[in-house]
Amino acid sequence: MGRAPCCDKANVKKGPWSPDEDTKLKDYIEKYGIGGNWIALPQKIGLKRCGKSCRLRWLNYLRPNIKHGGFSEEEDKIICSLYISIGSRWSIIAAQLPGRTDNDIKNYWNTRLKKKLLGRRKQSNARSMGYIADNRDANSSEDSDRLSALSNSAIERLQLHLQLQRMNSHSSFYSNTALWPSMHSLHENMVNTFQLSDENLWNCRPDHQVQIDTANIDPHSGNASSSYEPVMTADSITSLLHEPTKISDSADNSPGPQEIMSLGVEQILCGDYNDSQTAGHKYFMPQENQYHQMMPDFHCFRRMLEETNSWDDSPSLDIVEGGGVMFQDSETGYRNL
DNA sequence: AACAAAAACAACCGCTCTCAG
DNA sequence: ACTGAGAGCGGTTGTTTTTGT
Repeated sequence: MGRAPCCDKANVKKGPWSPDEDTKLKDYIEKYGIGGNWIALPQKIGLKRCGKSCRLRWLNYLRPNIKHGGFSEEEDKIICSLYISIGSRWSIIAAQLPGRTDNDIKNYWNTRLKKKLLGRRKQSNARSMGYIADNRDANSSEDSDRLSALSNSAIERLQLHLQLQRMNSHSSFYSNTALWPSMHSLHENMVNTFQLSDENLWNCRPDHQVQIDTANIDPHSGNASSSYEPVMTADSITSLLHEPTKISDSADNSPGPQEIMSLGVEQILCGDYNDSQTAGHKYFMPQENQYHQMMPDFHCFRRMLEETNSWDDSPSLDIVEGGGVMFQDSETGYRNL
């Protein structure tokens, strides 16, 4: 049995709002406020609309100081940076852009910005994606299910990392970094957005003894307050990258497996995800330079998926907000790889 | 000019979270 | 501690506008 509907679906109007409806809603809210109850509001003002619809209309179009269209380059950068950092948390991203709504940014991303960024490399990325698809076909349905756990959003973010890496690593039409978020601004945005400590975020000491108070991010307040407890060794992470892989993409300069392995992975952050979306999960995040090199390599994720096969119960694994790969072990809470 | 396809925009749906009772 | 109503969010769908043929 499902939840009771918030309104009588048969008697509410759907579709575009008329100027008259807009006026009624705007006038009322400006006079009396929403009164803390969106559900009751349409009845009060004689609108045959669902309360949720009224809320959306007000928040996205009628409230003061809303900007529409005409996204600036600076806004593009911020959206891109934050999307790579935290994924599709549109409300958090919108909070960084005064006058913009989550819906607006979401639409802008899906219809324009994403294509602007990812559409340029369809061919080479298609080859990389093909690697995943091929392995889905070749492996068991269980593996296939796990691979499916890599969300579209995560894959997009991987592609963006590829894109940014290429732009930063060689001169080309795409290498005009003024148009794209450099790692510095990305880093800066993460720090600003989540009030992360700059020192703590990237400068985790190689001895893995450092405790970092940055994890528990409240999407509304932006406060971050729990602790990271690094649990991985450099060797354990390097071992993830041990196998040769098929996806070295020399045509577009993405790093091959040997290149990645030669980087070494010395400094890894690990910790709990304590926010409401990811409670109980663990993740690790390579340091900045390794992060850039590792994220584009799907082999890394495949290897980790294989690792999870030996886990009991049903550990989950995903690319996560903030970067890195998240995994869950129902028994111990985390697992050293 | 007419039509189709693609892009852009607006709104809805269903889920989770929060918090008062 | 539990429950349920309302708020908020992100994904998706529907509609309109623009562009290409």
